[in-house]
Amino acid sequence: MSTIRELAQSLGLSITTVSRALDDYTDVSALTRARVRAAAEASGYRPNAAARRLRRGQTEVVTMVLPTAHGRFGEPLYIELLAAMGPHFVKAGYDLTLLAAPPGDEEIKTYRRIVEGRRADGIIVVRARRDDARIRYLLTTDTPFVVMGRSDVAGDYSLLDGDGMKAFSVATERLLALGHRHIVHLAAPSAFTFATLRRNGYEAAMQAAGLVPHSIESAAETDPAYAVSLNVLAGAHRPTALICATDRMAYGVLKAARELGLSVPADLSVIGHDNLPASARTDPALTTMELPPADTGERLASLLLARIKTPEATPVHDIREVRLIERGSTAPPPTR
Amino acid sequence: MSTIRELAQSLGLSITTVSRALDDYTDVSALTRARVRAAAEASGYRPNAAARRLRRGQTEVVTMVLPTAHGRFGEPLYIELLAAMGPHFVKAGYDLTLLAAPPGDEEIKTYRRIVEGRRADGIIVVRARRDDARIRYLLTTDTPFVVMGRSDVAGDYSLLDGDGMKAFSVATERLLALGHRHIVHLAAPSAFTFATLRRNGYEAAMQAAGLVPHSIESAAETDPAYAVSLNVLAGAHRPTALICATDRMAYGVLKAARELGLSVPADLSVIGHDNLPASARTDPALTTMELPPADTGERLASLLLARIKTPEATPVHDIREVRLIERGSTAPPPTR
DNA sequence: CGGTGAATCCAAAACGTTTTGGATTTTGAT
DNA sequence: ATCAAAATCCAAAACGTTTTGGATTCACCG
Repeated sequence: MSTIRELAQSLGLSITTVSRALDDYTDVSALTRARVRAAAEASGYRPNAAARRLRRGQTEVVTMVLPTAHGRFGEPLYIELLAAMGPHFVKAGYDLTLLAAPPGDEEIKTYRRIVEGRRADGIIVVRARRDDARIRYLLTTDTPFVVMGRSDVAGDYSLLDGDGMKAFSVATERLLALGHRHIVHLAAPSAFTFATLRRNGYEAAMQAAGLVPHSIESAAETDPAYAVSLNVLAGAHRPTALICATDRMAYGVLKAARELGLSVPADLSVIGHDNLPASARTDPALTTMELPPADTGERLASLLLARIKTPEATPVHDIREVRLIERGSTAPPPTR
Repeated sequence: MSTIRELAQSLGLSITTVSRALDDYTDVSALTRARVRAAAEASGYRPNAAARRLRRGQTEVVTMVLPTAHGRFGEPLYIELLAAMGPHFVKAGYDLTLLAAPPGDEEIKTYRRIVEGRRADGIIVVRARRDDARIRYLLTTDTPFVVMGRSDVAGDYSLLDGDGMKAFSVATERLLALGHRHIVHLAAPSAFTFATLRRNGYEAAMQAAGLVPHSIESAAETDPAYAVSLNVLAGAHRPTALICATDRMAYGVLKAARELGLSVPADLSVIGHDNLPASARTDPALTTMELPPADTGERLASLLLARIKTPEATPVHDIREVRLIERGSTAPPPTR
């Protein structure tokens, strides 16, 4: 009993009526609606997805393309996001398809395949870049999409991002409240939008406290941050706290401190950002910040669904509050 | 120029010929094939996915359902797997859709929705359970699927799993080679298939060395393992090495050792399994084992594609070698 | 009793492909 | 020049649904 035709036949009804009964049209009597419902349930009938998609002209699919940079796949954040978004899309009748593509030509081809093959009603773009070819391309099409992160590309689209600026202000203020005065910021390359925002947040808080900010740029990975912080910590005028643009950079700092015989947090406080799973396991556990994935996923889903439903509505920019998670790597500065 | 009809019209050809030209039938002359190709390329034509799926009677979709137990989503392994499988499915013309469901009724409903709505040509079942309702259900349908992990459910299906038994034998032998004699195994609950296999591997290696194995069962999480290992390590006859069924359990051991003032690896060697991202960041970095995700993903994809293509072929059970990753938590035992 | 409106139902078209089963033309051999 | 085979092409059917535009029946009112 797998097609609507068979179901209709077994009930002595027309295909039309069965279809409309299942779709709650006022067109069909309560009695027949009930009969159809029961029969459908009993026989396990479900409309063939391909047929309904063809007829309706929509795919009931949304897609997210994972950027898989240099073999390094898994920002674990993404799977949390996926898991969080999943139920919301299912409830709205959408399937979530997942593609992976390395940044570059291949990536744009992937987006073209989705758009031109009408393979999705909406797209989720993650880890926005300052000059983002994906966003530029999507703006030339009429495919609804939402962006996670901030980009310099202008245009009408919805986006969601953490308020990195405020988060780094708050974290800096927290260090100030603990008594720190000599706080250095380990910044990510300014090619990333988030890097500039976080840096601004830190510097604003320092200036507000009448202190002169000191930011040092490094690649946003463990090893470069390790090398840079080795210098900073071995120097004459050693800071009592280091606030890092990302957790991975903080790992580098932790390593450098250990190597120099500095105790964290007694001699040096360290803060990161992202709350990677590993950050709960470092020694000491890392104080960090995060955009709560469950909320974020839900919000991302609802932003996209809104874009799909009413494309003419003005897009929203949702800058969300970032949570500070205080763990073992922060404490008052050493008394000299 | 978005439908094949328009494309055909613009070329003065029939729909049939255009379709066949694009599909490399020998039916159409090299010249027209080239013309069609060029025109399709120029106009960015792609066949409407829904229409071709309807006509072909296949969805060109495979699905993986993430088990999201108690709010805890992200075994990071899954995103690595997804990223690794992605390109292989795309190359074969399949989209990968992702669903998330908590184990239980909801989970089976999700599977029914996929199967009855003909939403996928194949399904990937991950984290097999001993008595696995998903596998039992799928066996009653004719939907191709592959399983990751081992189950007690009998039947004809392909599966892929790490050779946990051999891995734990090898790891135990490694500890023996380092000079350890008093090695204890922290086992996961025997309700998990993998737990029994790993335990058997450990015990076999011990017996082969003429030693009496000592396994202690604990829930497969950090806190329970912490509590149990606190006892073991504080006891009179302290082992010199602890080999844990999972990394998370090993974290508990590390915590207990730190608390008792034991130095790892000088006083105690610790081994885990899974190679979670956090395991590279613990202090010391954890010696562990893993099923390489890139290979695994590729293999999983090809197993499923084989099932889809030739369902009548006998399914394969692929038990893959697990890699031992030696890091800082293992060393020779203390000399007394 | 005729007519009107509401309540139910349904036949047929349409969505955009792929595939079946020829039809037509060209080629090559005799 | 003729015929068979090969090379090209194409009209129409089919996939399973939703939707359009009525058709039919029934109750009710004047």
